[in-house]
Amino acid sequence: MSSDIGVSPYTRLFGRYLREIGLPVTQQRETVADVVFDSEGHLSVDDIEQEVRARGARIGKATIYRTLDLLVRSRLVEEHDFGEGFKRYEHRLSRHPVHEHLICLECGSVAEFESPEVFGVESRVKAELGFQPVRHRLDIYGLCKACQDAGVTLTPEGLICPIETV
Amino acid sequence: MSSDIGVSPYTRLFGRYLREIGLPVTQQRETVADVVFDSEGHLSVDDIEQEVRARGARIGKATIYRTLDLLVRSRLVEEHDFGEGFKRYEHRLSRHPVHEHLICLECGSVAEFESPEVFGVESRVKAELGFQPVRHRLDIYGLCKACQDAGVTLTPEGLICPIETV
DNA sequence: CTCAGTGCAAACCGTTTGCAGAACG
DNA sequence: CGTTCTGCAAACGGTTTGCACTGAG
Repeated sequence: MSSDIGVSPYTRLFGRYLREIGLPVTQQRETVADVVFDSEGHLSVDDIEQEVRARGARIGKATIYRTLDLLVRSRLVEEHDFGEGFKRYEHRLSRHPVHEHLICLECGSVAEFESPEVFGVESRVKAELGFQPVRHRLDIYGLCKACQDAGVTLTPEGLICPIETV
Repeated sequence: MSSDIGVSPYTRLFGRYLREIGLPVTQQRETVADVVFDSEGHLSVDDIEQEVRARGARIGKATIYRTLDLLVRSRLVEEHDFGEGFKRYEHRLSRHPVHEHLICLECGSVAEFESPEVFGVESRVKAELGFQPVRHRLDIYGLCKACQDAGVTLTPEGLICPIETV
């Protein structure tokens, strides 16, 4: 069926993409898309499954994975791996479609920022190294403001100055 | 036993680290370390296991994983995830201990380059956002020179201009 | 009716862990 | 000699896949 009533404009965009490539626009696909587009965060599959449930739907994990794959292929959604052992998903339709990430090593929070500098880096590697950039990822790991204010300090592990061979 | 004969200077540095934290310097640990330090590439665990075999040793995967964990903790080795479904390891004792990566979407090759610009970005997020950077990762995905010369072009998939709601 | 989508459960695969036996110090 | 490591194999956990069933047109 898919009444399209209540689905976000972004989800309609996704529906357009599906029709474009000849795939059915199903209720499950619209629900998953809605959940992703309604959130401004970086969602894990579990987050998505939970929110789907909260909305009264019951969609299998396999379908969620398959739908996320379609969303990523449509380029409406980006897949991230912050080294947690699972992926996170974020739609690209916010005010800042291309942005970088600040990941707190203490609390795991993820903040976003824009870095025009990186585009300079991209044109430099193209000019100097002949590498043709398509997309990039800049993740900065460290301590967020809140954790610093809470007095957290990171204990440096490992060799202090590894760059010297005795 | 561990004769230390033939082990690279970097491996001796690793041995020093192990003793520092009160852990035994075993033959297996030295062999794994040697393999990693002898390579300038980005090695998968399979790569390492294969090279260990090629050197006539037979070390279980579990031990390789456990040793890599120690190497990473010592900060002599860095762990990377280029989205291939497994990790890669690279020692930090080359001429350019901190560098970024260019990953070819066609052939999967990984090249390195230095980006002083990123340090400017780090101090900017610190000054403007109060985020205290510890380390970063800048990966640029695209087409390497060789693949471009071979005539490869990436077929853009998905919606051309997703940033507009119908 | 037909065909793709869905859900379940099993498979997958890189990585981790438990444990008996071997090695280090 | 006690402690830690090693190797094997089983466990783990996120993700993918096979397949019978359901639903849309």
